[in-house]
Amino acid sequence: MTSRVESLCLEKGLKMTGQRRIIAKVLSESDDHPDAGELHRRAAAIDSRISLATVYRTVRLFEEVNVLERRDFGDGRARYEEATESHHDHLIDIKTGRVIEFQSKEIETLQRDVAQKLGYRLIDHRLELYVESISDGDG
Amino acid sequence: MTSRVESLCLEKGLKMTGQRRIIAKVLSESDDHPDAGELHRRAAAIDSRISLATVYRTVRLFEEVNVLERRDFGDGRARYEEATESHHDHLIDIKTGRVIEFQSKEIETLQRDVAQKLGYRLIDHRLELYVESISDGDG
DNA sequence: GTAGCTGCAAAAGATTTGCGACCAA
DNA sequence: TTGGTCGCAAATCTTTTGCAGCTAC
Repeated sequence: MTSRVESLCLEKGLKMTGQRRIIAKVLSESDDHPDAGELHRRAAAIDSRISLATVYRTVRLFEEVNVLERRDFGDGRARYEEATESHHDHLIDIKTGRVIEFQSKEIETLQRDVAQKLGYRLIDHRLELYVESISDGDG
Repeated sequence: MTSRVESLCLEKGLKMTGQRRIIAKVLSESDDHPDAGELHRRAAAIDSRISLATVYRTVRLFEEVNVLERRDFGDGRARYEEATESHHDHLIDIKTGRVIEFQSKEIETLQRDVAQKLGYRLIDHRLELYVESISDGDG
């Protein structure tokens, strides 16, 4: 009944409207990286009275309270995913568009080192690997 | 007289118009990461007859022939810089917006390993470090 | 010459916002 | 009750494009 994302929102003290509950549910059930239009489509399938403007307002709100993470894979629109405790990065198959999540403690350590060497403290980072399947290459 | 970027364009066999020569010059003299509007402003300072549409068409052309690299720092507009032989990544000071370029062979090796472990060949990547100066922190 | 380039202004696509009606706490 | 939220449509912002005239090769 109460979705994972909705619980998070309640913890943060957000007022939960019908629309927000639906968007929270859609996000909880998505394990891909939908954009605003796709979220709207999925939400509208549950309740067609929901507007795209509300989707935009809601994802912005959810992002501000760290319930949601905004991603930008360089195709001109933002994509969203549930925030996770453990950070992860993305590997994007340029042929199929498939997105795989991964973690690398080694890379993160090196990032911190690079920042420190230049006199900075690492606050956040973005890493995307654009790849091609080894089996369907030009070999 | 002939800018670095213009030489590159000639090597690639591009037809060089007055507008392209000016944009090439602006790019050659820029060591930051200007967006299309900023390029237009700098180009228009040399010859005010240049249009924003031409700037967009030109950066797209230059990018296609690998004279220019398009960057996306997540603020909704693309930024451009001269293509370099050696790859580099970016460190962005979130307080000042200053962008510093860096290289890390170690990180790139690890990226290749990550992709390979998941069954992919690394084609390209994007890495940005968002940082804060150590001296003006919250300490 | 002519294929390709340019400026202008309109179009397109993503996202934001003003406003009056509506609803959760 | 009432401040926050919603839907709608219009506005914004970045980037692209149709068209008629112009220019490099």
